[in-house]
Amino acid sequence: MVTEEKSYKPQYVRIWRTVQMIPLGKVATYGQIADLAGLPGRARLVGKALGAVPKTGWDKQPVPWYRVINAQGKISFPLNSEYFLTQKGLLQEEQIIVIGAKIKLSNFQWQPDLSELLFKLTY
DNA sequence: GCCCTGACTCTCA
DNA sequence: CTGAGAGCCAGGG
Repeated sequence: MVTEEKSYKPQYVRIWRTVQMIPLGKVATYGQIADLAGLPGRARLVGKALGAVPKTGWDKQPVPWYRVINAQGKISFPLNSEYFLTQKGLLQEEQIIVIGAKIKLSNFQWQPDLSELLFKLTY
């Protein structure tokens, strides 16, 4: 099925796959992705993996890195930095409300469906 | 191997 | 709500 996936770090691949499951208009936290990817306690690794997504696109599917924010419900880039503004813009395009750097997790956090997870995450 | 650096998180003040 | 401190762990030098 997927051909050149092996050259990437398996942990990164798991993280990317998990991030691809975040539905449009929703966000997830780094810790949440780490847990779902089977890497509990490694939120920082998630940040690293997202920074390492091949720009050309991986697996011919986009990895919506911008849907991942920190546990405080905020964008993790310095306020008004280039990446910050890019991320904020992309989120707003999906009707996600961002005030300053903050997003209301109670409204926009992804709540994965258990049966969907079991079906897709076959490690 | 040791040391330092994070797109992190939790706890406590 | 904000900030400091400690714990965290993969990567890179």
